[in-house]
Amino acid sequence: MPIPPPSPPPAPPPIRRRRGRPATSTGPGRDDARAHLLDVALKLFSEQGIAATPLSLIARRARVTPALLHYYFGSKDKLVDALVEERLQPLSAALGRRLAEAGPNLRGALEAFVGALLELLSANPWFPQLWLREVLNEGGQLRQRLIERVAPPVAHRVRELVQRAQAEGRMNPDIEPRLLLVSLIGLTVFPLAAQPIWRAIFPSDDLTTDSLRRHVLALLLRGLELTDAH
Amino acid sequence: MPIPPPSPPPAPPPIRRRRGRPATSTGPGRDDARAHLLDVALKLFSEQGIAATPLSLIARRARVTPALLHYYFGSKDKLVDALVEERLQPLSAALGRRLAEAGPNLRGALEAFVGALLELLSANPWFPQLWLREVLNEGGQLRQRLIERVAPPVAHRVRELVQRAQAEGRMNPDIEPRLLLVSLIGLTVFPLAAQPIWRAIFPSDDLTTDSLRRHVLALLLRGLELTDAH
DNA sequence: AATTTAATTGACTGACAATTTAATTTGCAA
DNA sequence: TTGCAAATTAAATTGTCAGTCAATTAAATT
Repeated sequence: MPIPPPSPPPAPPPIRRRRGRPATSTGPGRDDARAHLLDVALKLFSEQGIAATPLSLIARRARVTPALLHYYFGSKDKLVDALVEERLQPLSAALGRRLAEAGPNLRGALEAFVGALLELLSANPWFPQLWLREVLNEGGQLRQRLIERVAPPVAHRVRELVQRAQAEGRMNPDIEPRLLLVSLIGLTVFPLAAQPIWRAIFPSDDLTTDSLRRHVLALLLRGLELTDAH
Repeated sequence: MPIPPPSPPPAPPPIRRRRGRPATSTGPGRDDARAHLLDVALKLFSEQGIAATPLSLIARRARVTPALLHYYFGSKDKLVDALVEERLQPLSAALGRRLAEAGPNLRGALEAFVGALLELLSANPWFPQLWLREVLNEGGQLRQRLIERVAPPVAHRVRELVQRAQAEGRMNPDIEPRLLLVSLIGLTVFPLAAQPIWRAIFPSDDLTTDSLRRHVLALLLRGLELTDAH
């Protein structure tokens, strides 16, 4: 028996608006149509993937016609460009800066960074999904920029910090300096993107972003602290 | 200047084969057409995503017509089913067995499990990409199957193991039992999927899957072992 | 040999998505 | 007030994709 399709967001009833420029009403969301379209697109893209989201769906959700999307953005590709440029990049860049600021006190820096990261991500719930998809996607818009601009300084900074700490005997020497950043992301961005899944498997309310923060910091700072059974 | 689109896999020139059942040639790949189609589909799906890969592309790559895909699989959905059934399930079943074998010695079990996981993943490089792409997003074809079948037993087993170990004082009590599996995946599957990225940033050969294994185990078993600067 | 079964393509269909064009309506500046 | 620019839709266009079907060729079976 085929698995019932996980019913994609139900389409709101089609609305009728008269042709032509609408009277300037001060209804909510009506003030900046373009920004509103970006919001709606961002939400749907992160939920269903870019390719799987037709412009017509975005349009319906925003109570406009697909033609308006073309009026504002020119094409679907350019809509994605605009999203990356105007929504993803700033956050991604902010994150990079946060890491680059890491002071000499590694423990404090780590706590601050993980905290800030998780805060930022849960304030922008669409970010992890879209970021992962765009970055991991061979043809992804963000990927190029990440590889060329954002990641290298951060990655090298982290490597240096780890190397120095190891040289001074202040850090587990088995940690691979070049891999710590990847681990950091895998322990934060990835779990947030996967949140709907583990929420479905452990349906309880007490599994918050804060649990995740404590868990990740515990893992990083002390590991599992395994002791063999007596 | 816009980044040049990292040209998606170039389409091989369309081939001409006579209509009708072909003479049995012993050319490579010609022996089991069905299996070959599965291979090609798997590769493309993991590179571009399932929704973004038209049957016509799979067909062109395999030097056949789309109609043949329907002949063998009936529909695109059923092609995905076949892939899951015949390629993914065996892998995850093998992993599940590995976990089930986990003896009372948690440290050894963890080492064995992470080792087996990484080995499996790097022997099947398409897995991490495909898994992330299709599992992580709402409309993903594999997501339902994972949530309903594969994940729950494993997730609950891991939670139990952690809880028991914590109750007996054999494990860091700050670890959240329900989140350890997610962390485990974030530390293994994600880095492998992101491999092309960190390879681009640290272009050296000595960063192997084995480095990753040691790094991950170090992190899990002992954490960073940070000491503040004196 | 004759007949059935398997494998394969070419041509076709229906749905739907992206994009274009031509109205239409309103705001605003001269 | 008149006229141009902005914002919006309706309708048409074009393209692509999944899926169907009949025709064709070769293999297997009788």
